[in-house]
Amino acid sequence: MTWNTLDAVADAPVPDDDQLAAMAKALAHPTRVRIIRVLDARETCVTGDFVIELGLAQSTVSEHLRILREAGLVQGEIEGPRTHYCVNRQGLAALKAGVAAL
Amino acid sequence: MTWNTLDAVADAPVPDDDQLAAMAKALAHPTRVRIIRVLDARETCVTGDFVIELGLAQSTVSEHLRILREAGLVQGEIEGPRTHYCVNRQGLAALKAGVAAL
DNA sequence: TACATTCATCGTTGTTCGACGATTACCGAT
DNA sequence: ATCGGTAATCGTCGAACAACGATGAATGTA
Repeated sequence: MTWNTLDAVADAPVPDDDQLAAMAKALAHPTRVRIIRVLDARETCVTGDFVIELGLAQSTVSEHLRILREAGLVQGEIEGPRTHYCVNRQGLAALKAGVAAL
Repeated sequence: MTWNTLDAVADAPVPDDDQLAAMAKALAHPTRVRIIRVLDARETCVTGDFVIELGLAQSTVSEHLRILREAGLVQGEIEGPRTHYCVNRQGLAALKAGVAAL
């Protein structure tokens, strides 16, 4: 099972003001930038990996992941008792396109 | 007279997590995205122009401009009784570089 | 079946944001 | 010296955010 992301960002290469602001907001926290970076380096991570790596409470990490997920920057897939996360290439591309267009 | 921006972003082409998060935060509001876009189209604007264009209170606009200024994305220069704003190319470039590097 | 793991969600608390009106500061002209 | 226009700053208030512990659902194992 995979979570749904904002449809709008999923297939819109160039986001409008609201969408770009929303994605920027998702990135507007050092921890979440860090998550993206870690994810990019490691290809895929389980929630618990981030908890160790970041030194934050499990619920806090889960919350950050939710925010990134709902912004369409990250994708989570439940596998057994744990959840594997990876970068949402589409969403990240949309963000890059949006920022680059400024 | 010109305002000071965060020195760090002024001469750092590739921002670290905190800096990138800070810049993303500055962009994390539709109004501020809009301001950047308007500024890019018109080259330079006075505060009052934004007040009309955005339909927000003068103090609100001034606040958004302050946030963009302190993030190093925009530059303000007082000329007589009014303030001219323009895009801070360095800061914006840093943001673009940071996002592109994700 | 019972138990341990893993993680999302809920409820709480303190902090920060967003918008506004009012105030203050600064200039240019009268 | 005073007045009108322009814009930053201050104070307030409600909304949203960040972090956490506790709870609960799902899965895999003894």
